[in-house]
Amino acid sequence: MHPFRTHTCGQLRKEDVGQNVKLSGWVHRKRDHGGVLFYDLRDHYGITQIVINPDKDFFDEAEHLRLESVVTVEGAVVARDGDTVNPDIATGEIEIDCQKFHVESEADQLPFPVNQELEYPEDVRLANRFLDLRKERLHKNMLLRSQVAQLTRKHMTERGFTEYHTPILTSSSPEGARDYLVPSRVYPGHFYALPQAPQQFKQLLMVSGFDKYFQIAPCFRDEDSRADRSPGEFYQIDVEMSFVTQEDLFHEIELLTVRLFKELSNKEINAEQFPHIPYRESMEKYGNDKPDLRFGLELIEATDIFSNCELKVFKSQVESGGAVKVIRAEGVADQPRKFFDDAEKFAKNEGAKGLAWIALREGEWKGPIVKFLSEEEKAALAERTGAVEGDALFFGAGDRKTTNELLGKVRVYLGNAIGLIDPNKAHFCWIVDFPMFEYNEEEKKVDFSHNPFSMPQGGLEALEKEDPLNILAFQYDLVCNGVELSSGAVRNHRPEIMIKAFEIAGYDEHTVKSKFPALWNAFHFGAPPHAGIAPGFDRIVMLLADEPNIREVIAFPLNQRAQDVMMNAPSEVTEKQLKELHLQIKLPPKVEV
RNA sequence: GGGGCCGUAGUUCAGUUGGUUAGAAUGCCUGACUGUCGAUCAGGAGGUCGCGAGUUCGAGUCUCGUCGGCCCCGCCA
Repeated sequence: MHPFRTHTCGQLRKEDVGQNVKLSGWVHRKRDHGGVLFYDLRDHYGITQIVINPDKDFFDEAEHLRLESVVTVEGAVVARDGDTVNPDIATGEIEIDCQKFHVESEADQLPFPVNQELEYPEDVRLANRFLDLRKERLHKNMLLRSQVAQLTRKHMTERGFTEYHTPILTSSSPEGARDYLVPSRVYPGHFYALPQAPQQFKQLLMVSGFDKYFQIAPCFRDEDSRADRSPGEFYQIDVEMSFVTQEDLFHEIELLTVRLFKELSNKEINAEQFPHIPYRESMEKYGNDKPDLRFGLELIEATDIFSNCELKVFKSQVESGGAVKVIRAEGVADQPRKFFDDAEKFAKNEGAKGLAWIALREGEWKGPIVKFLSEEEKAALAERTGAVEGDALFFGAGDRKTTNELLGKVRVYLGNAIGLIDPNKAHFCWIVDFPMFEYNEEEKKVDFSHNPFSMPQGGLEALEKEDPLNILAFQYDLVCNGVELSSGAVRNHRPEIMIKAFEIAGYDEHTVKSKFPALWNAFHFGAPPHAGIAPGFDRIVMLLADEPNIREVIAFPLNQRAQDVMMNAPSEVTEKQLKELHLQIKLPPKVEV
């Protein structure tokens, strides 16, 4: 017989009754009746009940063994009687009559229980990640993560893509986030950088003639974390294709995304071909470039309605070139006053001066600003918004950009507060037509708004003739449920267009050559038109798993301050290591108290 | 770098206008119990109320500072 097991803890059924079996696993739970002791023995595959009778010489040891100890048991598979069957577990019709019992590894007192899904402080969880990962929630998330990777590889390969590896030790990139640097021993004072993304390598692979690239690629960025942004490192499903249009690429990504969500979740998808929303429309309708399309509450233009309004805050904004926007929330007019006060509190917390509102209730328009509105304005509002008895309107007024962004946040707040957000939906869209350039207020100059490698719409001609701030790029984002899943672009593979684009952003030809020498050179020897995208792998798993925080789908994440409290990283290194790397540590001066 | 919220038993939390010996649940330890499946029952241990200073006759509670955690802004081509 195998020293550890003949079966797993999730395997045995009624048909196995009578067999002598051996199981190994963790003591998940104990029920001690003095005269009989039940163990729930758990492994990766499931839970099986072990029955230990007091005539056994190991009874006392088994009775006092702590939960989460690892044991090996041997005995006969026995059928359970009618009312002792446990329908909640797959092995609930049988149990093991334990004849032999061996403790493989004893557990100390646990920092938190493994057999229940309660909330525990994250620092304690992270310091004991190996225990946390035993729990059902994280264990399931890791399996799901593996399935996402597996299905992605299967699907992409079936679609004719090839997976490549690109370097981890590479050069520091001149744009973007801060790099993680790795000192060179051989070249004193020189550093490698960990890639922020394999951006240039995948484009070079296209120039190398490989046509369809993908990689589940590790990316490293030294930036502060967010709930949906892992500090330090994360993975992207990196994709690049030659001789394709933006639409061709969208089609490929739609196929992959729809398959992942259909096979690995029960979520209702809005469409197999995702709607396209131009960037500017998204900003006007949703107040951001990552709209949650699971609910309405769009921002409605009302600036023109209030051009001559008695309400000074509205009128003055209109006169100074600002905007008034309104959100119609259906059926909330009879919410208590607190609902409206809380919404205003939220808006103020986000930097608004206030949040005007009107409730259409009992045949009247009610709310603090109603008395300033004329009958014509009310009529225009009713027509524009479609508001009827029972609805409420929320107003934002001010500088157009700020107002859109603020009401965008109010929109999501209201969606949550009213309960319009269905977690069982996955609603996707493409945000397209991002501006190529934007005005940098701080430096008083025109800058690239996204990726400098994007192809401007209209090509060289547009760059030469149009106002840079009106030029759009073949730059797009994939958005799901208010989460930016991915960013991509049709690349600029024409050196002369690159030069012109960089010139507009204030860089000369020399800068382009010296900043991106590899791409610059490569594009002079026959470069195919190509386009790509890089969906965030961890974020997809997050959405599929319904997890609010990206750390819940990463086996060993860094904490918010980019530390690994379990492995003690980052940590100091020895003098010898520093010397070999020609490094000297100069700590920042301590702040005097 | 900035803002918000939070720090009370191993853990999750309660703790009144500042007032006697800081509570509950769960976990832990001991004991009882032959059919449970979050077993049950009885008993016990477990706290520098994050840390420091201040106000006060008296601080878990009020004030200031500080440290830590999470969330957000900045940042993320």
